[in-house]
Amino acid sequence: MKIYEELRARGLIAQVTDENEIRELVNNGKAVFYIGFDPTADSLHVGHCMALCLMRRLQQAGNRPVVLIGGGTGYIGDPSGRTDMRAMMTPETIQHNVECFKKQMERFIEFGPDKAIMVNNADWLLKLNYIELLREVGACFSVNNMLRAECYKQRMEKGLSFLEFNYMIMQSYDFYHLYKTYGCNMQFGGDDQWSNMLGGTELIRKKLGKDAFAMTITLLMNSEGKKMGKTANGAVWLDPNKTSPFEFYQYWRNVDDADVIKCIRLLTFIPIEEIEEMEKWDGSRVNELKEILAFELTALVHGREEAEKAKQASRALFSGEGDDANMPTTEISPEDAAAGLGIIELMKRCGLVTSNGEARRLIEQGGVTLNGEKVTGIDRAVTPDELREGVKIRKGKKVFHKAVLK
RNA sequence: GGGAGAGUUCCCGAGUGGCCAAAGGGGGCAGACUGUAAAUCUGUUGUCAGUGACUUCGGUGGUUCGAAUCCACCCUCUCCCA
Repeated sequence: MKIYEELRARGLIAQVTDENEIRELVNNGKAVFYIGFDPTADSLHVGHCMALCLMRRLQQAGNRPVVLIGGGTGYIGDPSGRTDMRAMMTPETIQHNVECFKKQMERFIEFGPDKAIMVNNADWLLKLNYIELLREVGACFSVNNMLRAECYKQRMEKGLSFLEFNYMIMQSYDFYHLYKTYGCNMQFGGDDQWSNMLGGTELIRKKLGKDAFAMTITLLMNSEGKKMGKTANGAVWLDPNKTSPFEFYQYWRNVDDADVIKCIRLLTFIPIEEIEEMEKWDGSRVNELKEILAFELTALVHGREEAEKAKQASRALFSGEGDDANMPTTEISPEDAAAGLGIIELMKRCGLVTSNGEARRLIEQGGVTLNGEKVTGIDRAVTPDELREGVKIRKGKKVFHKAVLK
């Protein structure tokens, strides 16, 4: 099976401009494709996983990825799928974020001469001269058409600033620029980027009379139609300091039944034949599937070793009170422990609760366990001796934490 | 530039000068039931001490014994006209 067919079979492809041409390019390793990333945070999150996996797949098939950092467009903010304006960022934070991105991407794709390259559109966008730009590309855009685009329609109700309205033009200009500079003939992006991407192919056709192509990736949605990768604590990050491998593993271990196979297809590198086989598995084995999904993804992002640890920790916790080696841990200083630490204070120190009231409530509702024993009163205190051994705190069903003496 | 309206807690959204830490819904958290799933039911959801205190209703001042509520100015947003 060729790469394009594989992408189809996995359900990664949402929309394409010209299926035959794209198949031809991609299958023969002749595509130079770019994907844009907004440097709005200092880490990528699982929402980016699809794009990362896609780049990896295509690079393996001999195509050349171009990672475009939206350092310049970051000054504008994409209005697609947004109800409010983005905050603008300083050049320093953007630079910092870019460096973080690159490190994480290196797990997925290989950078280097003739390999993947990374570019920042600030390098050309910031130099643009307004009048020149208007004359050069402004003439190629029809406001009538732009207003018809779905992403702007939504904003017509709430109001859309001229600044944001120009985002599409900037993104189109990027594609045009990359086409001229690197021979980039294809753009990939989230399905919400479709109209912005078409802007680019149109511009290239009008300015250069050449064909370029666009393809959108399915958005990672759960069965309820919500974007995946968000938890109560915010996004699920790829940076192990922001989301630990264990938490990362647990996120995938806990996906809805209905979404497991879909996620395996979209995000893992398990051969498609095997996945089809899995689909036939008995419903009672759904937990096995979740384990596979969680393991594969954790291995991809954090490495096989970390994935193995997370898996062991997870198994141990949920099938008994065993292994606690990989549990998130908080160290308590001897001075603080000396007089004995109240359970409420301890939970606060461990970041399990944000206020005394919350801790009190949890305990009253019977949601807290200490070393496997239910905590029955708020006056339960932990002695220095207990801390020396390490105490395991369990909040609700799934949140585990360990506290030890420093 | 002219006119009208809006800003309430994580979100949406009620709110009579004192009975407002503020209805209702959503979301979150916990309990029961389960399979570390979904659905359902129950409890809970500003902070600190627990029958009390403190901080909150865009901002700053003011009126009042007392302000989310009234007044002034400012900020932001939406709508209509130009």
